[in-house]
Amino acid sequence: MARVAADVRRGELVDATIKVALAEGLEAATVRRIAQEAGVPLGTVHYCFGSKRALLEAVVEQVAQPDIQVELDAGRTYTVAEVIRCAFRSYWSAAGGNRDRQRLVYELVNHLVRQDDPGPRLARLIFQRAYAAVDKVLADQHDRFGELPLSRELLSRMVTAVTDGVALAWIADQDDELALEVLDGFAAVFGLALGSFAGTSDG
Amino acid sequence: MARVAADVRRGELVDATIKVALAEGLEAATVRRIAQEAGVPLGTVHYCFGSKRALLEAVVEQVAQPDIQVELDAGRTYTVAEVIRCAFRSYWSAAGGNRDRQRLVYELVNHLVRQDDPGPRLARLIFQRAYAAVDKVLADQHDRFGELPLSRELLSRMVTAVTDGVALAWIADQDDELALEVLDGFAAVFGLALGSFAGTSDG
DNA sequence: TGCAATCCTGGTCAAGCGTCCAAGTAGCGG
DNA sequence: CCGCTACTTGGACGCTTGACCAGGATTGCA
Repeated sequence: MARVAADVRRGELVDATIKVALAEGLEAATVRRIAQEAGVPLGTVHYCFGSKRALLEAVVEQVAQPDIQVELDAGRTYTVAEVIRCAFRSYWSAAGGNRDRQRLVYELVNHLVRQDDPGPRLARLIFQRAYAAVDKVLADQHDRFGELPLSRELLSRMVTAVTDGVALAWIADQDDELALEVLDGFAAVFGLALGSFAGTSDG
Repeated sequence: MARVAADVRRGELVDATIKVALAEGLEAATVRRIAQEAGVPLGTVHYCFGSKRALLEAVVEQVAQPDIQVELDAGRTYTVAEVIRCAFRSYWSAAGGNRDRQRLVYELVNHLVRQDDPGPRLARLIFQRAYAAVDKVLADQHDRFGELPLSRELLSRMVTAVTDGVALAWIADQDDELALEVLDGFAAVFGLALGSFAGTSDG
């Protein structure tokens, strides 16, 4: 096999790990399975990462927290609920499948917190990234939302909890339409709650 | 060892499984570990359950979904937000630790859905039970809430998503105060959204 | 007492796991 | 071409896991 620098090979192995874990679960992502997916022998995995644990830690660093795209028509006026709904739907349907990614995240977190350092710290890092992504949307939509009744930090946690909770239910029932319906319900509730203040600031 | 009927022994083994899984995680709940916890030899576990899988399926049947207690002072008037807040706090602090149980539930669900039948069906059963518990509270508080802007079924799913999402964050950060703060935030948001309708019906 | 049913027991087995490693090989620079 | 560094490779190793099982022991009934 053609040689590649270990750094490059590491990236390939991390990608293979994510691919296997997404498709088959973290439990099934054995070193052998990952090696197979990457098309390298077992020893290569161990050459590039001293241990499986190191590989999983690298996976955490690599698993991207995608930005939440909010695509709105420029000439149209949106209510707060509509913006939130758009954000939730965009999140749910994002390319690469955010709900699948969410599931992997859950599995990683649950595994990591029971490990020694830096496991628990990495688990928290995963959540910090999620909060930051939500916070960015809140900041971007500041003009539209105006003064919020709850801190942006708290709202970021709340929104993250929503998407996490909905993704968990999806793990059990695999029902995308139902998930979107629940997210719409949250958009409506958040819209009512936040919109009542946004309306005030617009009035 | 004194003999007990297999049915009784099965109950003991299920209890031992839950105990180990709660304390150490489902991953650590090997047949040997469970046998040790129950104080029986390995073969006894296999005598009572043909396989580990059968044991886990029995665990699902046994893991209770506790009712959500809403304790309100009889002589006092509560807003919708206050009732919801009370329910969330009660849920979080319930004896036996609902957040710990929640974690076990996630582990079971995530494991079961990748198994053959009846795994996926049992995973859905777990969620159905959670929705039913929330629905019961909504029904009990019908006089206070009045007509709701969203169906009770949808609200049940939304509330379950909230508690699930908050419990997930807790797995990573183990911060009870923060979790309660987030739940309070949801109570406020739900209160504002639902209360605007409850206020109408009271007006 | 004898028998049948059922539970208990202390292993054993095969498969799979992560880890380890010695030998081989590729690529680069002198 | 040679030496060195770094990557590749095909195992082997020790341990763990769930499953399996033959024999023993207990209990209840005829």
